[in-house]
Amino acid sequence: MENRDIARIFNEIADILEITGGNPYKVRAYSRAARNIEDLSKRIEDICREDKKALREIPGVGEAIAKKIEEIIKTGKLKKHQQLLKKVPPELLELMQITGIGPRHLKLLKEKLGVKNTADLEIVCKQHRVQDLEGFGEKTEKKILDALGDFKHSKGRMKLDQAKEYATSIIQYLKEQDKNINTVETAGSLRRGLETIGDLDILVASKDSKKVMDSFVSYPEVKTILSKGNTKSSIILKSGFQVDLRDIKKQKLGSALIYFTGSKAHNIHIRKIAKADGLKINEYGVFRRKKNIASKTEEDVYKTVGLKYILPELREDRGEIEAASKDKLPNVIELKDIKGDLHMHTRASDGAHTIADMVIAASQKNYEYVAITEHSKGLKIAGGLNEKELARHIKKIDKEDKKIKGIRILKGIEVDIKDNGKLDLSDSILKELDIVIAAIHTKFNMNKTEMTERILKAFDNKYVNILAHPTGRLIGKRKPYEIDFEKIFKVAKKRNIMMELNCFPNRLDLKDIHCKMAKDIGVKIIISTDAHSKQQLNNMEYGVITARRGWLEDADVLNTFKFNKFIKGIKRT
DNA sequence: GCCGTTTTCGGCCCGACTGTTTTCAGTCG
Repeated sequence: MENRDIARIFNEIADILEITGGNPYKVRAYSRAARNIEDLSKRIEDICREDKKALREIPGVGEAIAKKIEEIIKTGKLKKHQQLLKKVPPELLELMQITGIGPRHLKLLKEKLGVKNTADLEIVCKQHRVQDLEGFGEKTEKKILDALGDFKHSKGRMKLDQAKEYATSIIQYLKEQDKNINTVETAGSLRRGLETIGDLDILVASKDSKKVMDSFVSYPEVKTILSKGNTKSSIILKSGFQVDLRDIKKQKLGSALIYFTGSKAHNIHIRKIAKADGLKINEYGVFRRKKNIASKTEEDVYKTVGLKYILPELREDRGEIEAASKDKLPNVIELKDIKGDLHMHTRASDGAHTIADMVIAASQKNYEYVAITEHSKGLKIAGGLNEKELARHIKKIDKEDKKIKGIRILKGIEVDIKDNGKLDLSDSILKELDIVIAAIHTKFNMNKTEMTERILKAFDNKYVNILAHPTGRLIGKRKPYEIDFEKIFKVAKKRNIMMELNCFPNRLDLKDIHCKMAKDIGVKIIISTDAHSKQQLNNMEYGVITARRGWLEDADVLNTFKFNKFIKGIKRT
């Protein structure tokens, strides 16, 4: 039983209680517990086995929920959950995802019209039976029907790079429409650098709020206008994604940015602290009674509640508020700290460019070193190299290294870890290389024990330096394979093997919480683009933002080290 | 259901927009 499965059970309990009119604070308690369980870097099953009392140390987990967790781990399910599901089955719960339908509406739809799923809902809307319900009307009925269509065609969440593109285009458009706009900022999960983004939040400080709202809703890519007001409007793009725009006064930018950047849990936590001091925080500022005492910058707002400035990437209520109050926030890495990119492909396997193309592009980023790392022979579809081909490639790399000045080129490989944990190339050629990255590209469906053993077996090879994309996930496409992170990290630390943080926007692997876990155990991370073209070297920014979300500092990331220190640091033990 | 340098009981974050209303509930973020 994984943490996310346990979290799902509590989330469903929260939803059902909300629909059935349970105590709203109880609802909140369940969803808070669920969120904190999902965020844990340690498996809850392990925590429970070692010391049951430790469950209570998880924020939001008290006596009752701790008992329920024990029951889930012991029996694989929860009686209370099963009973509640009889009242509100999962396909009815799903309707809560539809924009405009909340617990109240759903309750009425179920009780008065017997709606059980999306199909039922569509029928009763088309029969115009919804508009007669108390509190509903013609417009609401039409809205639900439209939202139902959007829901069915919804594309889920955007990847980080995609979200950034959409946001950049909209911002550029808004600035072209109104030259008097002072400031345009992205907020929300995009600013926090989440791996996927549900919708975009944009803040503007304009002189003419009507004008900016008008131009926003007439953006050419708009499919539906959800709402339009003086200070706030929401639209759905043709691509299916929602964008919210807020117009705010420039002198209130700080409090607005905090409010709209979130996360929700982070904001609730700081408002709670404020309240304990007799203060109130909203998007317009910090208030003592009616007096606005801070709003202009984010620093000002944090200061009023006794906190140091907290970077957006850290705002998840995962301990950053406690750290800020003690001035113990991490000094997280920045893009400019990266001194080399150690995972990239060229035409020799499945890349688009030559060695020289890649290296020159990398040197324009002021890197001190790069590694060229093709695939190995087992990965035929990607043009993997065998021992003979790799030997020739090594010579080519050496030649380019002599030719291209100002940057060091390391000879590397991304060698496949076979099903049995052995590597796909012989030691006699691996020993000729500066960097060996081991990776799994086949047979993803092994169970957790088998997969962990497979990786640990690969670590037995004394030439392995880095484990690439450690969980193999492709966001929205392929689940991560299950591995025992703690075991792998501990062995890796002992043998001085690094974990990769792969920068591909659909990988971002390791993910943020696992970066933090690696840091706590003491394993070093290497942030690499895995670029298959010159342009993809730019993906470094997505890896760095993920590393920041994982609280990583320069000392935790080996490729922030200068060349000599890096070479010493990568030596196997 | 959780939680406590005010509290082991009584609180629990805050505001905009919409639609259906005659003053506000529901939804959303």
